[in-house]
Amino acid sequence: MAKGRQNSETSDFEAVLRGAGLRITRQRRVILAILAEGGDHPDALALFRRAARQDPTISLSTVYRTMKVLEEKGAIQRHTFEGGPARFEHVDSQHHDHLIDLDTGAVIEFRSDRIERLQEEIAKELGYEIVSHRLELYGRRRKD
Amino acid sequence: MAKGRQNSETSDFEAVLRGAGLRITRQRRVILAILAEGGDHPDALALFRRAARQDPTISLSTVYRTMKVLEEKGAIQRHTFEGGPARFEHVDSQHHDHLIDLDTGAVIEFRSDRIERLQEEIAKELGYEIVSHRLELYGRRRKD
DNA sequence: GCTTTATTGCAAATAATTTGCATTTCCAAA
DNA sequence: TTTGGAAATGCAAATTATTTGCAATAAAGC
Repeated sequence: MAKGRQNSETSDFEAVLRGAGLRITRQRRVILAILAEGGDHPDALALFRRAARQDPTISLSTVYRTMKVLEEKGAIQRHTFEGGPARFEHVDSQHHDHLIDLDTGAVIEFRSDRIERLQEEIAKELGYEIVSHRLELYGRRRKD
Repeated sequence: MAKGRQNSETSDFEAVLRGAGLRITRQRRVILAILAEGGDHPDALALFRRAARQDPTISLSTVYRTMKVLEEKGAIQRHTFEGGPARFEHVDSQHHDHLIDLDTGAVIEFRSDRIERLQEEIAKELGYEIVSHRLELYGRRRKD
């Protein structure tokens, strides 16, 4: 594990932007702060609504544009779970996969080195090099 | 490899439809025949174009509607790979996952019982019951 | 402070998919 | 084998998620 803290500061994001020669605007700061809190995986609209509470001038386009930039810079990840809009997540911890609660929509993170390794093996056998991958489990709480 | 037949007949589909009290129309027959050939994972538009060659009266809506019905009946699977429209696949063989060639868009099927088992374990640990899941590897051919 | 250029908001455009409705067609029963 | 009623179709318009053009605004280095 390379990172000791569970949720990094907005300044991490700012560093990313600065490093890419991009500007740190008022609206970006607001959006980034929300993402930096972490904890959940909001979609663009949710992000927009939360941001609007802090800065009513913000627009949905800006949210989308900011997500695109941050994704390109590798600072966030975009997930498109089944049958829904894209949802975004701050990338600070190590890679993980997701279990989506079908009843609540909640996203639970997990990680399995064994699965990671198996994936590599499989790709290799097929003559491929993995660029990215996604593993999503959709399920419901077992009430037994 | 655990697959016995490589492509089932259209009549399998017809059985599904009949069994559900649904009608077998000219356009459905055409669409189903295309899917039954198997071999690839066409999206709605591709399906529509191929179908239109055999029956020019067919409409894109009908393709979408047919996909929805068949999906509900469990006769096909809908995949939404990263950044693209949904693609459909005839369900005749056993479950498998997908490796998407990022350069060609080709879809390679694979399956790993070990991964399947690990997924179950993980869900159980988290207190969940898996309803469905998806595992997709995105990669490029290794040219070493 | 001033200037340059990235960024913004807004509205309009796109892409994928769904839906309302009038019309056609399937198919089971007569 | 005709027929009646429900299911399915085609078309166009509606939705949903996201992107884009453009004129106005605002960061940031000087």
